[in-house]
Amino acid sequence: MTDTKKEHTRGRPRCFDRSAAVKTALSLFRQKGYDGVGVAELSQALGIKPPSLYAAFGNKHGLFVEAVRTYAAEEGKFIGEAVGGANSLEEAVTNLLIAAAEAFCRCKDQPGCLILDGTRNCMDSNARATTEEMRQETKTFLKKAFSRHSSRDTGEMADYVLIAMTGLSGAARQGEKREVLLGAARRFAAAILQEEDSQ
Amino acid sequence: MTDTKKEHTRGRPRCFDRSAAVKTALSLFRQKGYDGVGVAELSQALGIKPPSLYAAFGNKHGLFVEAVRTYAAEEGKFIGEAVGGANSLEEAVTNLLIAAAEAFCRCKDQPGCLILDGTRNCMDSNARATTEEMRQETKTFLKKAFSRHSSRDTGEMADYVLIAMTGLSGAARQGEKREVLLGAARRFAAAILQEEDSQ
DNA sequence: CTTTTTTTGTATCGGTCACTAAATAACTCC
DNA sequence: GGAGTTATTTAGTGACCGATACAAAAAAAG
Repeated sequence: MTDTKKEHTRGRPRCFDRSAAVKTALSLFRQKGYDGVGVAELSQALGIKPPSLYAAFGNKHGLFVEAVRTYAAEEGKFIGEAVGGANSLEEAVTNLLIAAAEAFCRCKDQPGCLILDGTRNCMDSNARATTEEMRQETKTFLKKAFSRHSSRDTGEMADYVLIAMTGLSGAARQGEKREVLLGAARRFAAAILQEEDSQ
Repeated sequence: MTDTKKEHTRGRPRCFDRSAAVKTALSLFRQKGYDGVGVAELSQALGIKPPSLYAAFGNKHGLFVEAVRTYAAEEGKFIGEAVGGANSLEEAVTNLLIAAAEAFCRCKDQPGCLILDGTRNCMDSNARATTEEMRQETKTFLKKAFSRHSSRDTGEMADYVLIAMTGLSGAARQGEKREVLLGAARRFAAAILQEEDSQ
């Protein structure tokens, strides 16, 4: 209602590209997790000094929130695509898990999922809440999407898929190769394919 | 070959129970992960001062190594039991995954698996190497155990089971309830049950 | 121009990290 | 007893953590 985007009417203009800074920060968070990246490291990677970072994003967590939103909007597209283009629950789950396995090992310097693993063992409760909120949103989305294809309890199906994705993300972070992840994803999906009470 | 256990022949005797200290440290590491527990916190929980900890264990990583060994010897027994008592590959996998789901949510204040999640996003490469070494040993053990029941490539089966367990551990750490974990474990096992070329 | 607003860099804050030098305390051996 | 050995404590190291006070710099508004 007030000002969603400051148009910079007066005062010294910002010396760095704000959205590019978010993407750089996102890359670092994906590599090392929230606790693994320091404000000093972030500032240096962004080519600015810590006070500029705090002026632009409030604090480290504020920058993380924007990075997570960018991540969900860009790297998370495969979720909607895999589920939306499916004609059955089994196809949706299969597409999703295979796409997740592919996505989690695409960038080899930052494997796994930021939402599922970016704040694991993290001491900052705000950062954990940020990823957990996104995880719950994903679960809700999957539950609704699955319900288009089935009258079953799609909540437990969403739980299952997210736990499988957690395994794939964790394995990717451990360095497991693409073929191994894909093999596991196919087995995870096969467990659903054999269930026959789909409609 | 030299001295595996110092019998304390001379000098001031230790004022604390060394193996009890390892168990206390293990509990903290399970709760917070390696990076989440500090030497000061460990010392206070053990009722000693940091120099006593360093005198007894060398450094934080030395204490972690002993904690991991204790964990593997006690909390990891279910792996051998689940696999050893099985009469088929399918039964071994099913027993193992269900037992893992139970184990990962048994202690509600320290859910998940120390080996699989204790050093995630950890900055200490030695600590990561310690858990990764244990993970590889487990994979090798499972591969051999599975090969007693199948002529298939049991290496990829061990990979699959470990990735599934990684998902269960991560979900347990996120606070997923026992029933959810057990449901996912049954589905993970069902994917193997349907594969028919077991023997 | 001056005033106002916003961003910038310099320098630093208090706190925590893993770790340790040095002195003392408690034990065995002689 | 004294000598030797080991564990203990006190006190503190330098490095890093997230976050900031302050003033100079750079823009728009009057």
